[in-house]
Amino acid sequence: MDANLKLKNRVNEEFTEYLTTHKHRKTPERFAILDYIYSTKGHFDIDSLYKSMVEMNFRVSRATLYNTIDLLLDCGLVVKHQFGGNVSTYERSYGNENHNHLICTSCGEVWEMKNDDLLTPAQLKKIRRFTVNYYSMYIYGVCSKCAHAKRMELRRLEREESKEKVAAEPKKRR
Amino acid sequence: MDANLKLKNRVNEEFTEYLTTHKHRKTPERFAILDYIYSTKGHFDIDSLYKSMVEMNFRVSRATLYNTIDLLLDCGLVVKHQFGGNVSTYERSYGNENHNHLICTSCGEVWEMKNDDLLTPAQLKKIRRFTVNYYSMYIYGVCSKCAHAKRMELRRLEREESKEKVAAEPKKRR
DNA sequence: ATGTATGCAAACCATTTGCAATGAC
DNA sequence: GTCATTGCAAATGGTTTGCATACAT
Repeated sequence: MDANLKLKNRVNEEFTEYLTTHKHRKTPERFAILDYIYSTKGHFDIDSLYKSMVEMNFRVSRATLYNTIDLLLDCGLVVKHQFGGNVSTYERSYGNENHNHLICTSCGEVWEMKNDDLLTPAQLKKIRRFTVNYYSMYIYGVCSKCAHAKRMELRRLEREESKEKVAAEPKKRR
Repeated sequence: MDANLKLKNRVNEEFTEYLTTHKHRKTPERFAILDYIYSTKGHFDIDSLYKSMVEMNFRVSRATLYNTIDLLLDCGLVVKHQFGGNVSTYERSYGNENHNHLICTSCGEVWEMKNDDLLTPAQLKKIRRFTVNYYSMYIYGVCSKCAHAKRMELRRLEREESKEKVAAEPKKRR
């Protein structure tokens, strides 16, 4: 993964610069966390990040993870999502195209869908009093699996109802 | 507000139908909550809804609010947002156009921005294995107020740095 | 009459906070 | 040496859960 190494170097530099200008210390923890985040694509939450780092024998506390993530959010190297449920999920954002999220409101699953040209640069510039870092489209709906489960449930309810009717008015039926 | 009354009737009917087909009971609490939600536009969270209902002398428990909101989410009369922070915010969705959210990652404030034609119906149909109920664009960035605050902070840091340099190398300056 | 829905209080759990110890500067 | 940062453990607070009571069916 030569490309990924290059990417890591870039974000490392960016983070270093950010820490310097903001007078924050360059601790090994901070760079290790950045490295872990940019070792995977896709979404992660604090708990999974914590566990995977511990598993790889890097000791960090959750508190430090939260602190560092805050810095990474502030300098735009990570974005935060809250799709539902109570867990925040995060995603590295450097070198990631904007994309859409399909969120099933029934099971909470999230899918990604590429779509480069939702907003043109011209449209983004038109937004006044606001500096855009990142955008993504959240599309709420029901996935095919849950839709199927719901149909089954509805059918079950209907079946029960007709049974009740039969039981309630048996005389009419003869 | 004649139009609003009409809207309320519509959503009332929809909710009634939903409750009936799903064999849920039509309790006064549920309809009162729906009514409160459709009495205001814009975002709300459970706590503010709770307080406003109590203030208007309608006693509900938070538990019931959460339960009812779940039903309303399920039947698509309400959508849930999590912009950051730990509070879920909700929004009535019937008769609401899809719109964009500008989210300041610094102060957490959210603005709305109308944009009717982000996705065409044709584009939405192209999404396979997924039934779209609602979508909205989340645009993350920094609002002008926070941007200003950040600039000030950076300037302060720079000032301090130059002071330190002067203090550290006074001989060079003479 | 039956069992779902409510209200209350306790439990839960992701996130935040306080503080002593560490280590970047 | 100084003070920001870390790690731990306790606190916080939005949300969920358990259970006795109320009430829609």
